[in-house]
Amino acid sequence: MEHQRRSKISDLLKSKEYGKEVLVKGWVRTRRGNKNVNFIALNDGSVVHHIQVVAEVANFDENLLKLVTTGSCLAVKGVLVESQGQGQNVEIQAREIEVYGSADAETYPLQKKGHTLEFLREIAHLRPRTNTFGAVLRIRHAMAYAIHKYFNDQGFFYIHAPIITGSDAEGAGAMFRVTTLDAGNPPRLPGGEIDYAQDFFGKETNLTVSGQLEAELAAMALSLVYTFGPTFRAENSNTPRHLAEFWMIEPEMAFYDINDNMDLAEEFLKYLMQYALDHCYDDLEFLNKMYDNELIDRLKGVIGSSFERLTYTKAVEILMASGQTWEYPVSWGADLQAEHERYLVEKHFGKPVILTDYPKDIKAFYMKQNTDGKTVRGMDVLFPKIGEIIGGSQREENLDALMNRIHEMNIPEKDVWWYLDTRKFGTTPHAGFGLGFERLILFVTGMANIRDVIPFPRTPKNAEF
RNA sequence: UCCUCCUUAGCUCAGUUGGUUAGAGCAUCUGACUGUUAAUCAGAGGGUCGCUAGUUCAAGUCUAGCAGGGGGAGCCA
Repeated sequence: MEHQRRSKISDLLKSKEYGKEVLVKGWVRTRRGNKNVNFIALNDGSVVHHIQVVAEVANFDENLLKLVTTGSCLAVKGVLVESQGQGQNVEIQAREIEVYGSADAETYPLQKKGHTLEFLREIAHLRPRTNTFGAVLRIRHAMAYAIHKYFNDQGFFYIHAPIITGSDAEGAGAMFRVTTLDAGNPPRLPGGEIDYAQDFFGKETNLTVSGQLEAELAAMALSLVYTFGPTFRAENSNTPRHLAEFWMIEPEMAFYDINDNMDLAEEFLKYLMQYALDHCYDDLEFLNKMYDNELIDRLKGVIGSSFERLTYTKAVEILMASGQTWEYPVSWGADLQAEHERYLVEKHFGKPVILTDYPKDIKAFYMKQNTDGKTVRGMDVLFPKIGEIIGGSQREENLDALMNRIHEMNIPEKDVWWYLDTRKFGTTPHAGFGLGFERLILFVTGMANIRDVIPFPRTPKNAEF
């Protein structure tokens, strides 16, 4: 039966070519029936829905049908017909069934009944075969594609930032060391310290925590650029919003100020929400029904809203005047806590919020300093349910001002000489932001735990698979 | 890392003031059933109660430590 072309189930479910001979291949979700007829729900991952294969028992070897278990993989040749039963429009009257691989029913861990997400995490190698993870992975793909499409259409260039970095200057968190030295017996200097001169790169190296500094270098030549790659944080964070390995999108734009930056962030996010609604509606509907009844409304809400923009100082005033009691007190100069951000987004404004002009002492060295001497042109985009989805800023383009901050924050100049060169040679105002890809997927899928929106999550004490 | 909760059959969970042989639903297996929709009906098999110590005549149940997991917090994206 190999000469015929395989039809995707997504296409067949939309087809009206009744009577046509078709070939489908996929994995069995359930088989049920009686001594006369079997119904096989087959899924090939092209769409969340299954196609129903109808097998008249008399037409098949009994031993063959026994191999058609939940989880087994089949090729089915048959005729596409209008369904006689309720629940589906089309089905396949099977003529030939080939079992590529059966799945032992006693030991196959996935049942046709639902499983908890916690259990599925323990079998992450098989969970793509569930409706939930099929939907999440298709949406994840669509968002990755939409990100590239958006930036490409806007004239941005995709920059590949290095994954191994010799700089520790991003200050974005603890790093994973990269080394080829023998951990049990590293070469040592006379004083006892490890001699990294003998390491692969001749110096200490780590996995990147951000591609931003490299993106800035490229923006100083190509004007509009973005990175989209994996980043790594060795923080001992055990929350439903953190991963040790995650993907980040970091656009960087020459000639943009903080307002241009906010405009881009807002338009970009709305584009992605709209793309999901336009291209992943079946999957969103499934997730909306199974996990989060407000998912689709929330996505539409973001698209239809105008993000509230206000300064950190104004936000502090609102919080102090709110009459709320806080676990962490609000005061100018302290970073806002999750409870404060949630109040602003979910209670006070009821829509996404962009906060700007934070105290310089709670933000990174590269942010553009305001003339008040106290604040910097940082911006955080806060979303309902997940909090900070984007963090960005206009960058400090003035060499002297940047040098001052580097000295104040004790960043070794020798580690960032190449970054400083951009301010020495042809500097210009520029801005950018970082979007955590998995945080975006959390929001778009309505899933509650970030471990369920990446195929193989890396978290403290867990690097299985 | 801090606070808190959880860990009993393949999965989801009951399990009384500590007391004989640890239960249910689903799944699996066997059988029944002429089109099912997480099919239905009948029967059967399936357990080192997370691990290690301790208290006790007796521990799934009480205590401590450890491990793993969930939720909240911090760090952040």
